[in-house]
Amino acid sequence: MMVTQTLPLTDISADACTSSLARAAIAPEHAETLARSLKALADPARLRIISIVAAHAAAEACVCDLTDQLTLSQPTISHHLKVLVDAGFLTRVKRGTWSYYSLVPGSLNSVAGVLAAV
Amino acid sequence: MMVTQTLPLTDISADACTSSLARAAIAPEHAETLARSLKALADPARLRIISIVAAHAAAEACVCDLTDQLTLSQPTISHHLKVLVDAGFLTRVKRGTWSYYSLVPGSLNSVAGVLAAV
DNA sequence: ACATTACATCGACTAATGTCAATCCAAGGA
DNA sequence: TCCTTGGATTGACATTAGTCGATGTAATGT
Repeated sequence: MMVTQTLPLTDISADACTSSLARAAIAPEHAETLARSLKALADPARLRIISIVAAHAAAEACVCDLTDQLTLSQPTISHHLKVLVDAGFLTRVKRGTWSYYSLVPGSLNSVAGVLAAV
Repeated sequence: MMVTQTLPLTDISADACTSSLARAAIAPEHAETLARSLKALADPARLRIISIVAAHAAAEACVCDLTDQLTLSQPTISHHLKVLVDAGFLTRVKRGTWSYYSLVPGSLNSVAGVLAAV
């Protein structure tokens, strides 16, 4: 495991229950953090990547699985993967020559949780 | 009521139940649509706007309420409001000189619904 | 040792986005 | 009628983000 996680998701899941977007005016820093997570998700290619990874058996996929299905260059896909890892939605494990990506279990839900609760 | 809604949320809420991000590989156009909605949310100022509007009594707020709390120019706030209206998260009603914004009831939940369900 | 394969990183380019000052456009009130 | 006030639009600008070709790097096979 070599996760490059600087990131917000831990914070989010921590605060998620206390403040749902609609209940009370959100704190500015909280807005900043949530926006960063949403921005990581707000791209068609990255949504498809997440979806493909999640739908894969064992919820794990290598880059080659993605280059097959997405009509994007390999560097571009690598870039999107990095964004998702940095944002805490995916983790990378390297076995042999291959890199396998998988979903971080509660990550999507914690974002969904903040959004919902209206 | 003069909503400028070109937008996606109706589609999303329609498809929301059938395809959750993690169940099966998402359709490319669906990814595009969802990304547009997420992009509208993925900004700290806009998240705060939504939060302020939602927390307001009667879930309605005029622009002046926002210029007070956000340290942004009035044109910038107007811009963000337009983005949120176009994306289907807010509606605008004009009474006299004032514009009142309010949350579109299921809009946040439908996005949250697609994200969750892992 | 060399070639190959799988992926990451770099550099450059273009397109999109957030921001503000200036302007415009109602709607009321003097 | 004119002035003022609340907001929307416009135009310009700086920053960010998505994309790719070229290159780098580590592991595997011959």
